[in-house]
Amino acid sequence: MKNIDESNLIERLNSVGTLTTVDRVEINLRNFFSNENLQPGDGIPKEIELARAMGVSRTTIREALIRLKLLGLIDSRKNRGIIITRPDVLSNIKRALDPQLMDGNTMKEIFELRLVLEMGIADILFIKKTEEKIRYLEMIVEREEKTKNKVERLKIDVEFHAMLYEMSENKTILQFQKMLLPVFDYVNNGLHVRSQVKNENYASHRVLLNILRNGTPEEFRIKMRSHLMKYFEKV
Amino acid sequence: MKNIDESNLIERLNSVGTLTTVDRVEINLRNFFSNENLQPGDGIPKEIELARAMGVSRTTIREALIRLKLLGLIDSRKNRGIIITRPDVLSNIKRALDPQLMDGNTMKEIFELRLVLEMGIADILFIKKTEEKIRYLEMIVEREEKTKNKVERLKIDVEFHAMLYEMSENKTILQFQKMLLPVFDYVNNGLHVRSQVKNENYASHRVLLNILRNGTPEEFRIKMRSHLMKYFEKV
DNA sequence: ATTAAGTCATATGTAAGACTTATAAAAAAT
DNA sequence: ATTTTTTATAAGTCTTACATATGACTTAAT
Repeated sequence: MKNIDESNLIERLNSVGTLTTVDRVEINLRNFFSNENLQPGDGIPKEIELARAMGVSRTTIREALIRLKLLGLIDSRKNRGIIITRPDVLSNIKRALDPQLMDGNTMKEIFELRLVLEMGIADILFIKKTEEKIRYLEMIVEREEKTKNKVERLKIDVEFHAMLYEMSENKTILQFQKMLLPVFDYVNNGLHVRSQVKNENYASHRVLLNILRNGTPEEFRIKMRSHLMKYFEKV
Repeated sequence: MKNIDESNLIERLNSVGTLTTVDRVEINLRNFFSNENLQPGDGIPKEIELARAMGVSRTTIREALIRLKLLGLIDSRKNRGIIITRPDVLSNIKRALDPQLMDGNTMKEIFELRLVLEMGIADILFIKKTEEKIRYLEMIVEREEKTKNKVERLKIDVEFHAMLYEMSENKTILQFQKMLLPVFDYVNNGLHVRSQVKNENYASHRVLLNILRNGTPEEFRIKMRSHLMKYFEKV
């Protein structure tokens, strides 16, 4: 009983009690944005005006603005003022995903997430595929097959997978991939020595491309899984 | 030609040229963290010391710290100082995903991302499924079938899908789902009127559960697609 | 001796004002 | 008309001062 009361208290304190001035200002600003129905590109009052309007110091306003800026909701330039931006949802988070500061388990989970994405994306790819895009993939694969240089091959590998995300024509998904890329890269570079252990039923990019041309989403998924599994054992 | 040069310029300016003092401080701090090999829970020097050490004002240091705090890399408490925290990668981004400030296209894209995730997750589910988890899903579905209340059914719907993510036993993926949840919710609540248009080959939760019991990942994917398609037309 | 209440020092949080710098827009020069 | 120079402006940075929460320490009470 006592425990429940206590946790409730903590809950309340965390959600309301310790709400700092900046927190309130941030909420006010967000409400202001959505109430005024501001569009990307629109400007908002300058820092001093906001500070006066909300009865806080410029320091406090700035801190709230810094948060919103980091979240990609606004952008600020000297003299120009502050403008609303289309929330660049995911691209900013990239900065939090520093592989160097990440523990092994999280990295494994992110890699699993990649597997989920690249298998789940199959249907969309078969819907959105065009002759032009396939040709572009073909070029990438040909370049890969000509190259012996390991570093170069790694770069092309990244290119191939990035192109798949791009083919989805979904900017959010593409951004998401870009955000996770440093993590994949880290895995690749750090451990590409063991990748010599060639798996017999490993699917090359060429195989994936051919399926994309004449196969089915399900075939694509199966091959993609075995393709990515190669890396999976590294993590 | 001119366009390319221009975009390159912007790219460079954004990434290097207009590197502000705070940007440099932020980079320094990150390097400091990874060089010192700091573990979650460890403390770092206080603001004034950091300011003196880097030769900038406390204001500037604070701004950099605010960013890192928002990214979940550190946490600060009065008097206690600043401590390293395990980057809670995704949970912070939630704040950027305010459906009210989101344009229709982005919402559509996020919903597509959900489709990708819930189809791509199928293989993992079949690997990680246990008797206990299946029973739990069974309970959810039974509750759903008994309920007529629309609001209640929506709540249970969310529960069912959340449970799937949980079954993946991947904390990162689960966090990601929680982050996107407000967006799904917004779609559901805002437009659940039209959902009366019953699609003939719509797959219920019951169907999905049965497949999870005795079917294959591929069957699961097919049904999941038709299941989510119901909502898709809303966006 | 152990627990509760009170105080004190400390580091972050907030405020206020001055100065610096980038830049958009206006003015001057080509 | 186009380029260059000035100028006003608003964000970026600095300094100083004060407020507030909290861990650590001291004291009082059972």
